[in-house]
Amino acid sequence: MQEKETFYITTPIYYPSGKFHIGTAYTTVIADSLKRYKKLQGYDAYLLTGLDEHGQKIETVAKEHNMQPQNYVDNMAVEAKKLWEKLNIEYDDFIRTTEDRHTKIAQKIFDYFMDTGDIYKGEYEGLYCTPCETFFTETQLVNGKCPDCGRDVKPMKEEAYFFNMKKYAQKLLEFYDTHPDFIKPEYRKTEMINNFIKPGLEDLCVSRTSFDWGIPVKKDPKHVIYVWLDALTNYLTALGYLSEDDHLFQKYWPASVQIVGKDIARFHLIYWPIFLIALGLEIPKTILVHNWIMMKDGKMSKSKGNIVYPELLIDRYGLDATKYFLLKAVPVSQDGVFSPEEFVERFNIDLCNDLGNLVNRTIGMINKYYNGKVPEYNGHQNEQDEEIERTIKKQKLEFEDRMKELQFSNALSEIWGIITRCNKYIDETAPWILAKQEEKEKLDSVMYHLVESLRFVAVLLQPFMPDTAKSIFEQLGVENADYKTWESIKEFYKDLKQITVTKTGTPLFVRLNKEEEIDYIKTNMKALPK
RNA sequence: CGCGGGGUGGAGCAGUUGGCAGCUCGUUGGGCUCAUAACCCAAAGGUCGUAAGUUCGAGUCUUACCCCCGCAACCA
Repeated sequence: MQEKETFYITTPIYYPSGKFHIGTAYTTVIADSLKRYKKLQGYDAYLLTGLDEHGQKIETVAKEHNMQPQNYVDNMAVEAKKLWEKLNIEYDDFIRTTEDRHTKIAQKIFDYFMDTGDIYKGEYEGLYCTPCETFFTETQLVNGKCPDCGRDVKPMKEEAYFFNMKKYAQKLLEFYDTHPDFIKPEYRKTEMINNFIKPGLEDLCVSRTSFDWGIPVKKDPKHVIYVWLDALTNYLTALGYLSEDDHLFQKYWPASVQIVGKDIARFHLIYWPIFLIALGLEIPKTILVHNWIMMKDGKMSKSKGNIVYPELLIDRYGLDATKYFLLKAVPVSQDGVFSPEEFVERFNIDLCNDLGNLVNRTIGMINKYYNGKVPEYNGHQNEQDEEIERTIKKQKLEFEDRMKELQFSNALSEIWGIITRCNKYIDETAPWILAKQEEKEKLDSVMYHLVESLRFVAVLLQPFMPDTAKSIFEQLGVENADYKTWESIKEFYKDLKQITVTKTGTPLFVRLNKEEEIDYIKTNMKALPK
């Protein structure tokens, strides 16, 4: 069998210090959509997600719950998996940084860097809050006091290991220069260079002695490995890098697309490639930095009570509608805004009126005029037939371009370009008149073109809204798996003559009462789960 | 102070290499009846943040300035 080209996608490993909100879901949804898309195109796509389970904050939160850190993160891992199941995320592996397969290798990597001299011992200086046992930077302080307890902080030093970033700054810049696709969107690169690299890269602190919840440094166990060297290496350890069985690593590395939020851009765009250079490994092809879902009144935050949890939307409006909104409303390179008004509007207009209604009216007509049997293709009967075919070909190409740029929102718009065109096509050709005047050939053509167009739509929709796509196929009577493939939309004309549509169309989405639903979402956003 | 992003008809946004200013929603008027009070057409509405410059021609390039958002180093 021919080896498929591989495509390794990662999400960040999320930090489980609280309930996962819609932003986390967003990242994972775009990762999942990308995976399904590449799979549809015939790639061997592999999706990794997981949790970053170490650090002081986890230690603290666990204590608040009267739990051991390990028990706490065990619970959170169950929660995360539940949520991904609910979102129907097709992940291939779920890594937790407390797993042996990770800790052992992270230690090995740390040791290796000690041997090569990239890691050296120094002193970490910071502002320390004794009761909280935490270091802060000046910018983290609130009015010069500890942001957690509000008490005074004092400058303190502790022994720590550092990674020699300076040494690699030049190599990193060269890499940026020679790999224009590494950072998307491009302005993030400029940001990194101007803000961090040009002023002089500082060495990164990679160990701590002030808390215990972490991976011990093997050669110096009073230290635990601090954050990024622990967290970033998950992308390697999950594939079995440096373990007895590294066949996945051999197969999938380097990653094709790593998806991260803008909050952790710096770590993935600077430290991560430097670690890889230092390890002598290949650097991922692309790191996609997406922006945030904002609320009308700014960032989501617990104190504002404006956090939206994905369950709220999924339970009431369905998975596909929720995913549609996420993919559509946040344009990746800019912050998107969530508002109940917009959610309901998109639902009613895009999903019910444009798409759902189109499927419904098409099926209605095939039943009415043909007893459900899709007529055979009989060439172009008029200008509109040619026009609609041109549109579909064009939209599909645009769609591919948008996907290449990882612009999910725009990619969906291209699919909707077909849907809109179909609605217009019906009005232009007025099948009810053709039926009355018994212009059978023309009517045959219109119905054929509609069904075939909808088949295109369903194929393209599969990576993003699999359930909806499935329902469209079912209602159209498309059963043959060959009619659902990427291959099958290379050409417009599939022979549809054996196909019978369903007797009565089932609405894909039922229109919402705008006021009621806006109210519902608002109310339930405030009623925060603990 | 610095850096990045944004400033386009009522709202939300597209505008790649400079060439009559577009899309979605909303508003107004009309059409249609296959369909989920859905769909289609038309109209109104913009001095494209401000000022100057380059050009035959700039939303698109240059310069200065104004406003909003973010970043500013170890915070997942």
